[in-house]
Amino acid sequence: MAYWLFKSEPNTWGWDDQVAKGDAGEEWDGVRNYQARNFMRDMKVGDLGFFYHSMKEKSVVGIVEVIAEAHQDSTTDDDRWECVDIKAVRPFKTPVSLDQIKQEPKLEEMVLVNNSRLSVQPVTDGEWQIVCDMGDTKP
DNA sequence: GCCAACGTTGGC
DNA sequence: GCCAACGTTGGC
Repeated sequence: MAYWLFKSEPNTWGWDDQVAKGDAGEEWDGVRNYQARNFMRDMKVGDLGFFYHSMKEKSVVGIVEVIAEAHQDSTTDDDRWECVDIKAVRPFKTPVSLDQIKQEPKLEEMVLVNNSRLSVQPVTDGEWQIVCDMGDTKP
């Protein structure tokens, strides 16, 4: 079981949009970056991920679950691009901001801190626990 | 709104 | 295959 982080600009696709899809979930399409795609290929059904709002909010706002493994991205015919399907599991009681993450020494290795532009990232077990704690949310 | 960082593209 | 140019992203 692995942990991930999905980043989105709330104006384009936000947590509320994800929640609105319910258990049916939605494909995480539109990724046009090889690193991000490769991480999605590694995902298994049941893996969990953080849902992060970029730009103005810059906060982890909820937890999502992978419900389908990588498949062709339906928004393009280019077979280089694949994506997984995810569904919203539960929101964070308290969103965890990028500032808070940067202030926590144990999280200084997070990809979010070091490579902020990568839109799909791996999260370690330790990081998962810490961020869930900070958000007052069970892992 | 600006700008730095990064990834991708395309000419050579 | 290299590298300059360009476009996009996202923090500030």
